[in-house]
Amino acid sequence: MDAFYASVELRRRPELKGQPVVVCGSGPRAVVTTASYEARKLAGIHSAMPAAVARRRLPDAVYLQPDFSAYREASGQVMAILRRNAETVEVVGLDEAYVDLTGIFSPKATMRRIATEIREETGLTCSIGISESRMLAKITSELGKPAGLVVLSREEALERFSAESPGLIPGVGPKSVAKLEAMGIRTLADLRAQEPSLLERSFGPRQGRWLHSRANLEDDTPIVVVHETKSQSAETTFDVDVRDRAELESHLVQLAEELCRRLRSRELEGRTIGIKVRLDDWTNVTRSHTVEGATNDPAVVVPVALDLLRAYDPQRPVRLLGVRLAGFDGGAEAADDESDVPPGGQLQLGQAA
DNA sequence: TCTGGGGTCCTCAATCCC
DNA sequence: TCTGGGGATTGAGGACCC
Repeated sequence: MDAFYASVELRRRPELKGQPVVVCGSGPRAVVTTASYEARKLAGIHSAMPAAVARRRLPDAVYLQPDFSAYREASGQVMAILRRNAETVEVVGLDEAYVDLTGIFSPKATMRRIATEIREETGLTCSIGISESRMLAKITSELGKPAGLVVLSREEALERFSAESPGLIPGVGPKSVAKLEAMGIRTLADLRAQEPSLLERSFGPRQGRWLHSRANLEDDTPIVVVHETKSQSAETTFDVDVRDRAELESHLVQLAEELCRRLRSRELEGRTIGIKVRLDDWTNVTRSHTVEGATNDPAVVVPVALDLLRAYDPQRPVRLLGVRLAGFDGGAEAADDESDVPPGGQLQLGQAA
């Protein structure tokens, strides 16, 4: 979906159309969640940018607090349209999905029709990439933003992207790009030309092979319909770093209770209880403990979380505190339906994002 | 005026069991 | 009894994504 949260906001405030809109929190440490295309063009505002920087660059933009229940609802509308038009739809987050188009007579016409239905029924626009794999569909969908539909074969992509940074590949982030650059590898063509053994030495056998196949734009990741929840967490960044033990503990209790409430509403119970602490110098520390039986009971989770925090005993001011539960009894929520996974071989995929 | 919140997956080490 | 090779599980840390 294109600038999804901002677009949902514009849908209910049409008078803001044409103005730069930035969706972000209001605290001193908030970051930008979504910027409308106007805000992006005018001042280079993008998601994950500190909201304070955005406000400095573009004081006259419209700043809105995120309203996730509205975004969840809009997302549900869009995904329902995808599902009624296609057998195999994998939803990734609120604003992104993959559609398996294997065996569909005219993928392009099908996706064009779906995009039209989304626009007419929700007032929102999406960008679509159609290619031979999940990864290529995703990269291709970026080319059409906003509201475009692009079809690209692997052959065409190899040629078109050979001078691009390896960071173009989803899964290759800033750390990997820097490491590759230090090795003299600056483009996908450079990466493709590497001996797999060299990449395996630097990145480990698995990651090395993965990098090499991705450099050749190869990907056979299947589209899976059901995503099983593996963990759930609640965390908060304080407006001002906290040193006081009692204050930390009281925040931790609240977070644990909030997490348990959400877990109960989804009927999820986990065995591994963990805490996360981010210090003022940005170091992250996690501690966890696995209990005998699965739980979502605050009477169990809260004492374990408190014990973990006391045992760690942070020696610096704390910036962020979080609680996590994992190790759910497999199946309670989402019985994984393997039968919907398409057969291997050449996949034809569309991505609406 | 630095840098959110909710996730997934991977690696590595330690430990336990077969 | 000694030794070693797997798996599985746990725990910590880190990269990455939306």
